[in-house]
Amino acid sequence: MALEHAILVSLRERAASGSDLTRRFDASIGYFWTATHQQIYRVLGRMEVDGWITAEVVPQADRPAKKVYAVTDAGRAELRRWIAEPTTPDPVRSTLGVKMRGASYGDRAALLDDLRTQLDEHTKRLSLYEFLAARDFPDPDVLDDADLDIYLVLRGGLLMEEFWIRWLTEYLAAHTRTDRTDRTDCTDRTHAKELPR
Amino acid sequence: MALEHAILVSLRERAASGSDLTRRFDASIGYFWTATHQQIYRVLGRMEVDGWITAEVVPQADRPAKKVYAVTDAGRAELRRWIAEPTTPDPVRSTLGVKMRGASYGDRAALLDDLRTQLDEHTKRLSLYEFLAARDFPDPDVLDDADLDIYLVLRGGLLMEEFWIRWLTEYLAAHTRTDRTDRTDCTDRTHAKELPR
DNA sequence: ATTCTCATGTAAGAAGTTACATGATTAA
DNA sequence: TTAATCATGTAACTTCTTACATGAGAAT
Repeated sequence: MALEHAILVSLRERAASGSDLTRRFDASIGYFWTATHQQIYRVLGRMEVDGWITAEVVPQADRPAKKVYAVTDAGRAELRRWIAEPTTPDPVRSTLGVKMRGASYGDRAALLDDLRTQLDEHTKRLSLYEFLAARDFPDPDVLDDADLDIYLVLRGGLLMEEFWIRWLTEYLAAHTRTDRTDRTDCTDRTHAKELPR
Repeated sequence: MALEHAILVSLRERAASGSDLTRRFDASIGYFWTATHQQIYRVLGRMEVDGWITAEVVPQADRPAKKVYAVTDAGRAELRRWIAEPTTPDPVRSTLGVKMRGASYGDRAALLDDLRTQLDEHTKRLSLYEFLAARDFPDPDVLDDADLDIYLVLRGGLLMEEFWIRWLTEYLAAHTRTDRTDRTDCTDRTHAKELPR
């Protein structure tokens, strides 16, 4: 489980409350890890029990008090241990991949509409990341290591959006070429032979 | 949940047993969805109860008997319904992203070694996908819709590997340029100001 | 007074992971 | 006869998701 460790990284960058972290997971951390506030509060509780973080209640002028968490020595040691550990690949889960592959067994036109919507979202998100990169990292060559890492992970988010745009564009193009619009659809292959794939 | 639907797609392509499906999820379906045999058997049981699939016991010459599953009309209807449904984005979970961002708080040299191993894996996997594409789809323009979809999802796996190779290469290059090897490391930013990121 | 947002949670259930179990057939 | 492999599962546990809950202050 890496949510604990994503939180440790974020808290080492700067101490934060549960709702601060929730906002970060909706923004920059969200390029590579998503989590809801429910998950975050539960894990924060467990991490405090385990002694990886400590809480300090901070009253605020015009708002309810916050519990601001900071990483303990034990938490730092755990983060260090985890980063050095060999990484096993994350499981792949692409709903759109499943739908693309199964399109013959459903309403292809509806799927293509959906894919166009997704393409639009990814295009907007790419623009946002490009804007953020230009605004916050105008000169990547002069960054110290910690800021360079933040920049390079933003670059990862950006490259990921480019991947989606490429894939969706290629799929849409292949299925909207006029010379193939009336090929047979919805073929039943239940008893077909296994192909060497 | 999309595992049910990934199984429906696979069974519509060709009827299969639990272990057949396990092999498919280790191979082509694995480009975009992973599942273990334990998950698959449990979900198959549920799908049979729900009437989406039916099982037929098939004795084999030199092996224990198989239970071969096929999709029912109800299963086809469900798959059709699900494909037309608007897709919500899959949650993003990149362990390597977390580690890259947190590298300053651990052993960067160990992480870079890990990343080189990952890069190697992705490079091999890209080669495999390129081989499969060339062998099984020498002429993509003449495919019918169902085969075109299989090809385009393989293309997606291929583009995904290219994404990983780009990201990892960029990260490794940025952190192995000799003119920045002795910048400060392991900066404590616990009390730093929030940046507009 | 009531509504709204903020900050913090709880509870129930679905899904996924890890470890172990069973019967059959085949190979040594 | 013992070990190995194949096909099919169970059980226990962890994690994630979805829906709901509470109290404090702010706005109307």
